[in-house]
Amino acid sequence: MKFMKIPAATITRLSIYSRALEGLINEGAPVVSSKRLAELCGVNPAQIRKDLAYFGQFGVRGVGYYVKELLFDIKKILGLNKEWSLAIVGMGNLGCALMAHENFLKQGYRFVAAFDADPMKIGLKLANGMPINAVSDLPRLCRETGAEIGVICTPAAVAQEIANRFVEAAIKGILNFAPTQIQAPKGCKVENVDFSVKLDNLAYHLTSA
Amino acid sequence: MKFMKIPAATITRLSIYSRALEGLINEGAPVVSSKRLAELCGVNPAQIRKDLAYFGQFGVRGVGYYVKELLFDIKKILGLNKEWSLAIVGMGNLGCALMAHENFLKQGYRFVAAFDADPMKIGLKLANGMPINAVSDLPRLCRETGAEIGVICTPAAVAQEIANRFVEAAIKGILNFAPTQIQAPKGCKVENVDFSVKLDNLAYHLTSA
DNA sequence: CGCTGTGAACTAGTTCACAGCT
DNA sequence: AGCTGTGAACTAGTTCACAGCG
Repeated sequence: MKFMKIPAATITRLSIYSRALEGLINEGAPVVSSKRLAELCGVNPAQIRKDLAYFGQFGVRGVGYYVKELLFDIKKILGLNKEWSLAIVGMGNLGCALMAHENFLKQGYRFVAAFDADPMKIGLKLANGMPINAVSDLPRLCRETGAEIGVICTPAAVAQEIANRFVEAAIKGILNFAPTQIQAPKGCKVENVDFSVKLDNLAYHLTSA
Repeated sequence: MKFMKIPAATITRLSIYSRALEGLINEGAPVVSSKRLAELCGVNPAQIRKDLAYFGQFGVRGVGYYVKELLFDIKKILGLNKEWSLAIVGMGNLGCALMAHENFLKQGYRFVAAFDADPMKIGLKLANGMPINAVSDLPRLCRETGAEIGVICTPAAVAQEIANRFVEAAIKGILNFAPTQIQAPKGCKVENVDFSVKLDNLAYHLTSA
């Protein structure tokens, strides 16, 4: 397929497809059609074919997609054929829960440094033996540990400040759990995980519909 | 404004506007223009005016929007002029962290029941004194506590099963933290909070760009 | 004069429908 | 025959540009 700008939603869906494919592997299914995969992911079959078409041809006409191959190809497209190193700031309830969450590791994301602003917490060891560091050490430790993605689990009021530190430390991707909109220069991509927004969406739908 | 279907993205943005407005109240700003609010939220000014126009007229020409009034109106639109009751299933690291997260309460969301499938956990008291209940008690306790929104923090493998229980218990909105696509009948709205998808997005952008 | 409210123009994203392989 | 790959048609969402009002 000739060059074309890839919709952001396509990348999100590829990630969803990859999970469905992992499920299919567990069931031992060797092949899947766009129709079946679409059912599992709650999308239109043509959408799946179109999404994949941005990156090449992965299917066999009259047959479908070989599950293992397709999963491998999607993971490669997403850049998941390597391990990614994460640095996390804000070791409150949520931050600690995320570090302990085994899904991250399973998917190839590894925490390599943890930070907090609270002097009482600095030096404490986390469940996995990793120490909590002062935010002032962030640039140095990010460099030393080779952290590539920054995770922000602080209160909203200081999230922008931490983001700035990450940018200084040459971090190119930020996962923001604080309920605020973060500004970052063009070279740094910010993704927000905002569950209060999602709750508000539910509240709206329960109210009006 | 005459009737029109409201884009899902509009609701999400209203939620973001409300946070920015809370920030402006803290700063003591009485009035805000769509231009200024747009900067704070990282969107186009016309977008804000259009989003609001779906619901009525809230501004003063030549002046802007009165911050407090607009926040009140947006909260009312979203259905946040009441308290919402949440039931949560899966009291692992993440589930416990969410319950302890004070932001929820501040925004008007209150946990009224907690569940887990692990028999070892059932009967244990959480930090706030609330007991962990067996999933078999879910329908009864949801009814008794008046839970309106279900929160799923279980492993992906059982998420659909829990969602089905919520639907049986007449829950009309589900916030799903499990990394899987959940099916629910039309009367039940599902919102997914999928941070591995967000991480995959970052991985993709760091890989290709 | 300045800023909102809004139809019109534009852009992006999704779905259709069928050609093209296997 | 069956399912993918894809241009074309359609739908949705965003931005422009200016009329309308304070």
